[in-house]
Amino acid sequence: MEKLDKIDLRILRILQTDGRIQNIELAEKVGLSPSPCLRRVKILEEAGVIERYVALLNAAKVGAGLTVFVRIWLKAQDADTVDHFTKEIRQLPQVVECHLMAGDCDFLLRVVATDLDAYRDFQVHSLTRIKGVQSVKTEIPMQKIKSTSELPL
Amino acid sequence: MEKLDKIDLRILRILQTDGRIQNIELAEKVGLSPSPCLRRVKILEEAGVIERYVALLNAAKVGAGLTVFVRIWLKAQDADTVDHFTKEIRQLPQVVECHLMAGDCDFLLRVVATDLDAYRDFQVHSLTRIKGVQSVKTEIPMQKIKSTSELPL
DNA sequence: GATGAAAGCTTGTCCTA
DNA sequence: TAGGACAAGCTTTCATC
Repeated sequence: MEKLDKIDLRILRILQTDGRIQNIELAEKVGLSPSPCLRRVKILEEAGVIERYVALLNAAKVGAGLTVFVRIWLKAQDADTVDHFTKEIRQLPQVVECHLMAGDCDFLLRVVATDLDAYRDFQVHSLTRIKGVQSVKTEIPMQKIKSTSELPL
Repeated sequence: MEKLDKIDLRILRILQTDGRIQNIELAEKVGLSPSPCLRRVKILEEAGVIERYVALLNAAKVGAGLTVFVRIWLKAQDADTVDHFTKEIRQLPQVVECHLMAGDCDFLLRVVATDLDAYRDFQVHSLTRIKGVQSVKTEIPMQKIKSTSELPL
């Protein structure tokens, strides 16, 4: 993929806010006719600039209203321990984000749950049962100030 | 909105992985004909269970390849200080997530940038210039293990 | 990048269980 | 109360300019 020009960026900005916009309307907004507009979208998709289209749900309304950040320290940092941990984490649907960190802790997770009870259950029965986990520190947000899937362009 | 039944959940699961699936195909997958399927989707949208449809971009390919977590402590925690800070944060497109925290720090942010240089620039020129910011601690992920917009259903 | 045409989808109405 | 059938009107999408 060569460089993104102004029209590509405009297309991406719009698709980031409305992934279901009709091509005909998108074309109008970026100042093209439908064919070349669709051609550009397809190119952006094939180049992997657009990774996927998804519906975003209201977390509270589907029983995932609580977000928790979890810091995790492993007993060791060798490849086996880390690989095993990451493999297990990827299987857990409550873990929506997981990063291997430089510095203080080993991993930083974002976990969703219905409420604190459900989270405690998850921590006791799933998270801390993974082999190699030494300690876990939970951090709880009181208010979500901002959360977006839109990347700056 | 009454309770979500099995078919609703199936619809939501599918739309979370493919927000652009055609109604006709969605209907087939959930075992309905197109009309009642579309009717359910519309109800889910109107009830706010489905909040929006978006395109997810490849962060690296649009110059947002670096994710950074930032902990922030304010000089005070009164309403004015906090409100001013949150208002400013919402304006910054590099901040894709911001939570008011219980406990240690005041805010936890997720920030995207092109590279460390760009992030330093952001921290020096935007973040720490916001009135009321006392200190900032940056945490850098070395590897993204998992990141999804799919909520467990 | 635009035009035009064929194929297929969306979506509303009405009917049925 | 919910699903199914059908049809009109659009969109998508591709070949051609």
